[in-house]
Amino acid sequence: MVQKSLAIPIVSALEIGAVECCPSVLAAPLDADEAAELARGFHALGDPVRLRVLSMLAAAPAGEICVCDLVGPVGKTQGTISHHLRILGEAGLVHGDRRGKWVWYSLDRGRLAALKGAIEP
Amino acid sequence: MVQKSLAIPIVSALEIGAVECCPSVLAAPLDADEAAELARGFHALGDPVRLRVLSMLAAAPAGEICVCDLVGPVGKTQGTISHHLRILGEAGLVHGDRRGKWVWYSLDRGRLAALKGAIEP
DNA sequence: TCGACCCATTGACAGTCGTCGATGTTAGCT
DNA sequence: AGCTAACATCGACGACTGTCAATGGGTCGA
Repeated sequence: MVQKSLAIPIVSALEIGAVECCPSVLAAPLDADEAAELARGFHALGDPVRLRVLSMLAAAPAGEICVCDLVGPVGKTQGTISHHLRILGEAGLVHGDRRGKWVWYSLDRGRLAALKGAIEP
Repeated sequence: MVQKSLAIPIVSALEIGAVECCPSVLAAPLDADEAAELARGFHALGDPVRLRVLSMLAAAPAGEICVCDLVGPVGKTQGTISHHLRILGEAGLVHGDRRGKWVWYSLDRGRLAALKGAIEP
């Protein structure tokens, strides 16, 4: 039994070309920084309200929705929706664009794809 | 008796009869139940310690690691590691198998693929 | 200018989370 | 039996989270 000799490979997949692009959970053991970066993204996905917001953004005809159109269907206060949109924005998953009185939010599919890439072989 | 298999069978997502197998964030607006189910999974991924544990399980030569081999590299207490493994287990992402004094944990790649499928087009 | 609307922010609250040290439980060894 | 190693669980602590009501800040039309 070699329970004390678990050798973690020092060579990381990041050393070849794709530096800092997409650390993967399945490629090699993550260091603390890579894990923290990915955890920020998945943490933003770990709330049902935020997932519903993302799904509504993805299904929106024009690809964007203003806050006032999210409050009713989601069933939360306008302040709460705004709070979740801020968390999604800080995680890079959505982007808000002010046009007149409204702020139109759209989904960042590239950021979502990066998170997807972190948990695929 | 558990055999050490390198190739994990890929479960087809198109199984006949599977009702609402994998709700997708990008397909249509999620209802509250679907969102809560997915949020449980992503919440388990939203912690750096758990991500590091998953990455070490994925990179383990035999596909499994006992708890004592996680404590050192991750840098947390044995109780804390055990706590995170329980959360990962409840999310269906890992599975523990007791053999003698040790409990060997392995990654459930099918569950991980289901979460991946929820955030891909 | 004024008021109505959209959105962000604040303050407060209960609940959850991550962490540790300590203790409990199980299995193998002498 | 007693002892030790591996793992789970408990209790406690500070920190963070989700939520609401209330307020503040822009923007537009009348």
